[in-house]
Amino acid sequence: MSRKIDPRIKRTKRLFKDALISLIQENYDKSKLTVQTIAERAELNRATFYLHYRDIDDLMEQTINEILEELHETMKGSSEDAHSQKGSSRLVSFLEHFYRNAGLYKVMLENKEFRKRVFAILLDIVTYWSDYRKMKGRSFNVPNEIVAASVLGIVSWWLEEGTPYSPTYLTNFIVERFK
Amino acid sequence: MSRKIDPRIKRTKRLFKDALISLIQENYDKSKLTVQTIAERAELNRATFYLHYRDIDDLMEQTINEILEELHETMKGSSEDAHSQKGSSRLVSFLEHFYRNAGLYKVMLENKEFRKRVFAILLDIVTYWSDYRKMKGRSFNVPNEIVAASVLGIVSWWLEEGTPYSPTYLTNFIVERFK
DNA sequence: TTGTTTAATTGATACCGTGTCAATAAAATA
DNA sequence: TATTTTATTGACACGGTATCAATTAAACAA
Repeated sequence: MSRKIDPRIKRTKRLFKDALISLIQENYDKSKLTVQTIAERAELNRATFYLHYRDIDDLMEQTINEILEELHETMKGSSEDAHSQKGSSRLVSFLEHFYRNAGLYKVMLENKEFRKRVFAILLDIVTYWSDYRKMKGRSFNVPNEIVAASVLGIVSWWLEEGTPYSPTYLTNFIVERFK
Repeated sequence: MSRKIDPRIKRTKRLFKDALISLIQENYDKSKLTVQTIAERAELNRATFYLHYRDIDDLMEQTINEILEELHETMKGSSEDAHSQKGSSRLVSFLEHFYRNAGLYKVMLENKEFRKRVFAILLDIVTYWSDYRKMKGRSFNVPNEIVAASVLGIVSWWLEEGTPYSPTYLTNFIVERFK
């Protein structure tokens, strides 16, 4: 029963994840992404890959988990700051995180599983926001799911277009639509 | 200069497209979709595939074109019917077409190119709708692109959830958000 | 520091899908 | 019916996958 993780494993997994992310951000054709290419980029042996991952989907899944953990961390901070009184403040920090990592998220959002996870986070944000409005007697007149789906659509488009608006400006547009 | 298309070509291409669509609708893992499998399903020889298509993406592209032509045909009809006075009537016939072919569209919308094309159609609908509202002095307060992206997000979610609302009911939700 | 344990590398392997080809069979056309 | 075009067949080289045993390298514990 080893208490600490072998630093070699930690390093290797980090190198593979970084390799995947860098290839994704270069808009490397996803259908042509091979274990070979990833191993080359990571400067590790191809066989080493199989010591840690079943296949590329497995690596992808673990990488997604890591990225979303980071997103959660970012969001956690924002719900404690001064703006947290406004219902839409969490949306701003959500968008800011996407803005900072636009190249990555743009491609990652093509992944169905990733989209589902992001949708769940958005639904959380919308529900929080909805409760805030309910408190003020200004409930949404559509289900939270539809609001969340709508926001996800807008965010996808925003990334696809190269983030043409700032996170706060985009938030205004989104909020505007729910007046 | 042959005036008519050889019926064998027509038949072969139809068989390949039908095979692709049936595999897609069975939710066949897209990353595992091979020319072999498609040819087997079409009950044609694998080499025949290469007489008509460069690769699977090529077949996909041609299939997408065919499906979207059908969508355009459906929409064309609706802009001439009695409801065409209302700005949102085209949206209803759009959603009805998606409702009828939900299994197919649900998966097809994962394709980036397909999504782009559907977005363009939605932008068209929204622009038409927006002009109608402008005429009545009730302009949207957000860019048409954002409205279209929002609707695309809602439609994707709606298909993903197994079309929980009827096309007209969903239209009400969407329209509701722009009062 | 040394011996033990664990991880990474290397070279080999069988397997599967790709894309292309020449030869042949089958169907359409005039 | 003769000619043209399409589809089939079996073969091929190529490249990526997933796994293996043997070896080298790094980490850990005493």
